[in-house]
Amino acid sequence: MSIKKEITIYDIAKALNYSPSTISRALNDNRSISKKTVKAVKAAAEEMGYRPNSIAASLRNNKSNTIGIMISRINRPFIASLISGVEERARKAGYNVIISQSNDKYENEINNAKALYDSRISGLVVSLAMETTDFSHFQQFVDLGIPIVFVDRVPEDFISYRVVIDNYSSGYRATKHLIEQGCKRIAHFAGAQHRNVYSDRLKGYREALREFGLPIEDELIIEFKTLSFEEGTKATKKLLKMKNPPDGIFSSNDTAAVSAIIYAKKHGINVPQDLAIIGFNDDPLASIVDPGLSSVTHPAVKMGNLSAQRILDHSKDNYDENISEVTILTTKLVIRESSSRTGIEETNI
Amino acid sequence: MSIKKEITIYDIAKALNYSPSTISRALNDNRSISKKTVKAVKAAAEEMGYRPNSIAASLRNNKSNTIGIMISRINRPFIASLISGVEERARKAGYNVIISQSNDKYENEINNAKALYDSRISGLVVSLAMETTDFSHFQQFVDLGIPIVFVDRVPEDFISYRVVIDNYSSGYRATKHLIEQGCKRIAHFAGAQHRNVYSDRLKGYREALREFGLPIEDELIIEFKTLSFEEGTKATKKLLKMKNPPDGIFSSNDTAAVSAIIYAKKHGINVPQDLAIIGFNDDPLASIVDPGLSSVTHPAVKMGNLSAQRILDHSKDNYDENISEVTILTTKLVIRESSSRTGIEETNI
DNA sequence: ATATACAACGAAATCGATTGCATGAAATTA
DNA sequence: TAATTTCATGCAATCGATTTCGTTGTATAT
Repeated sequence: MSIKKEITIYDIAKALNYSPSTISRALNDNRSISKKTVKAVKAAAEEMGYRPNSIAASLRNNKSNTIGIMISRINRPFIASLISGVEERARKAGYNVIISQSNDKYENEINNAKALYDSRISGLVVSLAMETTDFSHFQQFVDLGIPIVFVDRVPEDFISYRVVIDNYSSGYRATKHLIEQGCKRIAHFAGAQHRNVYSDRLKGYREALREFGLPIEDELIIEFKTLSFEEGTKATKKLLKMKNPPDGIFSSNDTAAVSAIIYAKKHGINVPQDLAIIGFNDDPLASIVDPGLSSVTHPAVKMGNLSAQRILDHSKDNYDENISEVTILTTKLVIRESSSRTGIEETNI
Repeated sequence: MSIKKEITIYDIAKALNYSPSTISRALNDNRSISKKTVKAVKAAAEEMGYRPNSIAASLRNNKSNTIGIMISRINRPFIASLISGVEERARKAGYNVIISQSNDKYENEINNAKALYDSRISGLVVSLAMETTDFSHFQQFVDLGIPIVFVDRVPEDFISYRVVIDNYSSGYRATKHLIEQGCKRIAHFAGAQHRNVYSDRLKGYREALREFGLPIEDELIIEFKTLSFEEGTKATKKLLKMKNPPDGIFSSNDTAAVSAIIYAKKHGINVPQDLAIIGFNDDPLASIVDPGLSSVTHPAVKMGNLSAQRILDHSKDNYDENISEVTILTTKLVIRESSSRTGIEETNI
């Protein structure tokens, strides 16, 4: 048995002695076709093993029913959950989801944008590559009225939809929490400052220190490149070697925070008594490390759902290209042992 | 400024006073077009902002250059890496990747198969849903000569490509390792036995016990439904309450293994001295938990690369539908403290 | 009985790119 | 010089589904 031929509406038309137009209408429940015919056509389609060719439909309708995703790397808990959320919502609506990874490289992002454009996606969900500072490769989508939803890592001044968390407030609350635990010298593991998520967290950190009358010391603010485990270990080492070491760390991600916990433990420094630590993202490992890492939770799946929804709701007709619609989700502090000098609690300040 | 019109080869044709055929050929470097014309056409295309419509090309060529992926959930370290590997390889070849999640539900898997079929994917990469025991929803792809690559969780008797790890050997080696550490009563956290990955690991476990003259006791083999943290905690509790509790656990995944470590620690049982533990997958948390969890590494990204490669290499012409080609990758034991009664080492038995 | 309305369907164009075949002109060969 | 290639390009069909106009035949209204 060799390769079968695909069944098209023409085959059904021939079998039932109808025109292809009628078959198409019947399959789409067009009411200008009699119920009897609709029933017969659907039965024949089922019987003959017909399956619509959505490529043909896409071409004709100028509508691919596909959402494109551009992210740095799939293999990160937050990103994976985000994609999961987009896929979940999209599929319910009969949309496909195409993914593309930039590996945080600007050049890859440009090429992926081209590839997705060529596929005539109906909408785009983007979390920017670490490197990206120019956004002109997104203009082609705007020109065609294709909605773009920037998520998490967003550009500051590109008119679009945006789905973000309250990074500033989160940074503020995380820092405030450490202060409330009695920390007087709090270090901050910052990310690349041209990315909103990291600069806003730093701003929140600064504001909390200011509000509580603590000095802001530049040597306690370390700007990371990738917030990796290795970078975190190095930074922790440097901090703890200071003659006046910090007694608290607010890290912009969990990986670096965990490295600090592990480094401190190995060097006999008590967490949280000598060094209280709070991370960001609430990755699975936060609840596994010992002591448990306090962190800031991201509603990642929900952010994905909302991003997809934005695209599904987008209408090319009544759409004002001069308006950015921003959805801001609140985060929650999850307090575990790494920052609990007074006992374990869970707050939602 | 309102929505722009898309530029097609017809627009270029009109602008340069050529026919669309010539434009098409020129853009594809067809050598029957003069170099001068090719140059002019490409310049005009660039200048006019032309971008190919791959939907139209797909329809005409009956080739979508798209790989479909069916997995349980994106948000799992192994799966995310697998997808990453597929995407990486596919994109280099100019292919898109569409993802679909089953959430381990058979019904979702069927619907996703339909959606991917309707998109006329060029190939399919599948890791089966936990529930799935019938594979007829994959037959439609086979009928059209569309290659299917089953990865990791594969069907036993469906002719196809397969990319797997040596689960039997891995189970054997993990168990043997525990025996070598002096364990006499080794429990096994098994997964659903209709899934090859879990039944093969159990077989390896049995074989190791047999070979070393240890009795196989059914009460030490616990079949999990999902290998979740909660299930793991429950199982560990049950095991440790036995009057003759085990002194070793080989778990089919890391999550359950970690739950055992944490439960044991909380109840004053020394890991690895009283209870040696080894997991499977080498998830990020394995190196974070304290004591570090020994585990079996999966080359997940590579499995993704190879799966994509299978599809890219697949030719409908010289393809024998009666042959299954199976790629078996070897795993490595990563020995950490959770099973090191004699000191830390890394083996590659 | 005549006009009108409507129900049910068909013909053909369309979406954008590709390609087999045809054509005319230039170049080569006999 | 005539015959034959080769080169560069155009024409028109094709991929499969959708949709705009029609076109029938029958039913309802007046």
